[in-house]
Amino acid sequence: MATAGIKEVARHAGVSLGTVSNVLNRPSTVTPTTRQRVLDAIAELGYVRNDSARQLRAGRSRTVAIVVLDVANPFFTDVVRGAEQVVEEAAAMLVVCSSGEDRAREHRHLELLEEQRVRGVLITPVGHGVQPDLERLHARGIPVVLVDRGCGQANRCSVAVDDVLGGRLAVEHLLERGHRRLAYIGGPFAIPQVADRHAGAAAALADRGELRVTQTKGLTVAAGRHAAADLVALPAAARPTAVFCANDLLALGVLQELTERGLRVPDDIAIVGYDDIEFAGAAAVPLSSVRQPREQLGRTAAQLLLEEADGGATHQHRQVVFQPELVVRRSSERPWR
Amino acid sequence: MATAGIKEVARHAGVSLGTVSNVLNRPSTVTPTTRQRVLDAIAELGYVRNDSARQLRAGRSRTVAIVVLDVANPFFTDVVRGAEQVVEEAAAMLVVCSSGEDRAREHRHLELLEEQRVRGVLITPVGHGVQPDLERLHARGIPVVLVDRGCGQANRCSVAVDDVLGGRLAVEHLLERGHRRLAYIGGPFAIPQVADRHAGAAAALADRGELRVTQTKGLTVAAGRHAAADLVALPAAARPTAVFCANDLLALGVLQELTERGLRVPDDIAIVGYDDIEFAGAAAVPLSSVRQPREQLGRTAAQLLLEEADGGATHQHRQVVFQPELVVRRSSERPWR
DNA sequence: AGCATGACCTGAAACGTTTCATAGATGTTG
DNA sequence: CAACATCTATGAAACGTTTCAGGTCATGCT
Repeated sequence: MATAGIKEVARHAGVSLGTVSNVLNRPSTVTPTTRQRVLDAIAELGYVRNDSARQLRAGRSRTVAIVVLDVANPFFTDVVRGAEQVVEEAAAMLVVCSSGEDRAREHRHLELLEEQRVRGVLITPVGHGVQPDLERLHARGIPVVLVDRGCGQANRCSVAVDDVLGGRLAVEHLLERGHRRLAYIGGPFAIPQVADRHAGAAAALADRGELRVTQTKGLTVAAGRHAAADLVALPAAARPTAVFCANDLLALGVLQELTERGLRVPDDIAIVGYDDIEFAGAAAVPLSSVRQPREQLGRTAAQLLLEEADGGATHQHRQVVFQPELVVRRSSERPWR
Repeated sequence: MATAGIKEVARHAGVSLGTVSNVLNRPSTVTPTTRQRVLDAIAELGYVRNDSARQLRAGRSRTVAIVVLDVANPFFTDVVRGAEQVVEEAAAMLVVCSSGEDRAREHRHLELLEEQRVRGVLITPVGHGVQPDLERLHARGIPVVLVDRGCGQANRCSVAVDDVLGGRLAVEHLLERGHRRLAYIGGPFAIPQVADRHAGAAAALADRGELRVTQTKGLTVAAGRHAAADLVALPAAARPTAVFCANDLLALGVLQELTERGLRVPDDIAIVGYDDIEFAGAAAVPLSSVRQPREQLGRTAAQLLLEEADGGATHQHRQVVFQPELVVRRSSERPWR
C-alpha cells in the first residue's frame, strides 16, 4: 500500500514537482486550469501529504505537547480541553502525555518530544527543584510553558492560580457567616498547593478565630473520612463549626463520615472544598468550593506557547496568575447559629 | 539553535556517517573504542535524533493514536491509561485526540493522523453507520481498532463490553434481593449502551416482576434528579422498590433527589448504577454499580493494534467482548423487606 | 521590432536519517 | 605464503517534501 507521493501526482497531472507543491501550499500562484488538473490527480491517486518529509524540510513540526501529572485527573483533563481549543485553532495538533508523577517517565516523554522537534511543550513538572530537562529544551529553542506552577525566574512563561487567595476566600466566607472555630484539612504540606491554601486561610483568619490544622497523607476521599473521624471525637464545645478542605475529594470524605456519625452538614458543621469538581455540586449536600478557571488555564498556556513559538526573539515572557472564585452551595450557605 | 546532525557528530568523532548510525542502531557491530568515541561526540554536541528524518526513511512512525469522544470523560481517561501502558512498553508513543462527539473534528483528526503515517489508530467513532474514514485508513494500511463499539463485520479488530450482560447482572441481583417492582432510568435510547443495558434488564426480569422505564434526555445528574421526581410522585404502593440506572451520574442524581424528598436509600428504594465511576463508592450512600474493565479495554485494544501493525498479513482480526462485573454496595445490599 | 514586465511553471538542491554494497584490515587455514 | 573468512568502517543512494533561482511565453509599451 506504499502510497503515491507528490512525484506521481506530478507525472499523473503532467506537471512538475514544484507545481504540485504550489497547488498545495500557494494555490493562488497556479492557474485555475492547472490547479484543477493537479487536484484531480490528487483525488484519483488518493494522495496524502507525508508529514515527516514536510517536517524534515521545515525543521520543526506542527505539534504541541502537553505533559500532565495524570490524564485521569479531572483538573488536568479540563486544562487539556482548554489547550486543545487554542492549539486546534492554530491548525496544530496537541499530543497529551502523562508523567504519572514519575520523573523517569517525564524524562522519557521529553526526550521523545525533543526527537520529534515539537513546536513547544506545556508542562506541569513533577517536583519543584531545578528542571534540567526543561532547561535543555529551552536551550534547544523549544518553548516551554509551566502550567499550574508559578516560576520564580522570569525566563519562562507560566500560568498558575493564586492558591493563597483561594484559601483566603474560603475563610473570609466562613468568617462572614459567623464561624469562629475553623479547621483546615489537607496534606501533605510538601505540595505547594496544600501549603499555599493553608497560608491564605491562616492569613485571612488572623486573630479573628482559631484554625485547627489536620494534616492528611493524601488528597483522597479516604483521607477525608479519616480526618473527619478526629473531629467527631472532639467534645462538641471544642469542635470546629466549619471545615475548609484542601481539595474536594477530602471534603466529600469529610461530608460522608460526618453524616454517617450523626453530625449534620451544614447544621452542625459547615464545609468548604477546593477545585469545584463536577461532583461537588452533586454531592449529598452540595458542596461549597473554590473554583479554578481550569480551561482558561489551558487556553492561556497554549496561547503563550504559540506566541513564544512564533514571536521568536520579540517574545516577552509572562507569568500569568489567575484568581480563583468561591462557589457557595448548601454546605456553607447559612449563617452560623 | 539549529541542532547538530549525525554528520557533525561523525566529523567530530572522526568517523563516517554510517558508523554513527550503527552506534545508534546496531551498537554491537561497532568496536567498543569507536563506539565510545562516537558516544562522546554525541554527548559533547548534545546531539538529539531527528525523528522526522528517521520516519521519512522508515516510511512509518512509532506513534499510535487514540481518538476518544471526550478527554474529560472518566471512562475514556481510564481506557487511555490502559492503552498508554501497552504502547509505552512497545517503545512507542500514544497521542490522544478527542473528537468531542463531532464528526467534523473526528475527520480532521484522522486526516492529520494519516498525514503523520501513524502506526495505527484506536478509536471510538462518532455515530454508528459505515465509517468511510476508517475504511480509507484501513485501505491505506493503517490498522484500526474499534474501542467500546462492537463491529458486525469480521474485517476489523474491536474491543467492547457486553452491556446486555451488564443489565442482566444488575436486575438479577435486585431480583435475588427480593425486589419485584423495578425501574430502569436512562436515555436517549439511540445510544446503543442505553438500549443494550435496558434489553439485558428486561430479559433478566422476564415475567418475574415489572419494569417501569423512564426515558431521560441525557446521562447527567440533573436528568437523574428529574427522573427521580416522577418516582416520588407515585403512590407508595405502586412505586418501584429498586431503580437501575443506565449510568452512575443518573444514579447519583436519583439518590440526591430521593434523599431530599425524604425517601431513604436503600430502605425505601434501592439503587444500582452503571460504570462504577470513582464517586460511586464515595456517594452519600455508596452506590452499587456495574463495573466495566476500562483499563483492560485500553490495554487489549492497544495489544490488538500492535499485533496487527507488526503481524502484517498473518494477523487474524478479533472481536473481543469483555464481561462487566457487579459491585454491590450499600445502596442495594440488604434484602428487601 | 525590440524590450521590459509579469504570470506561470520547472527542476535541482537540501533537510537528516538509514541502508547496503563494498573496501580494507586482520586473522585463519591448508 | 596464498587463499579465504571475518570483522569494521565507509559513503553513496534513497525517503518525500519545500524552496528558490531561473526559464518560457504572451502581453503591452516605445
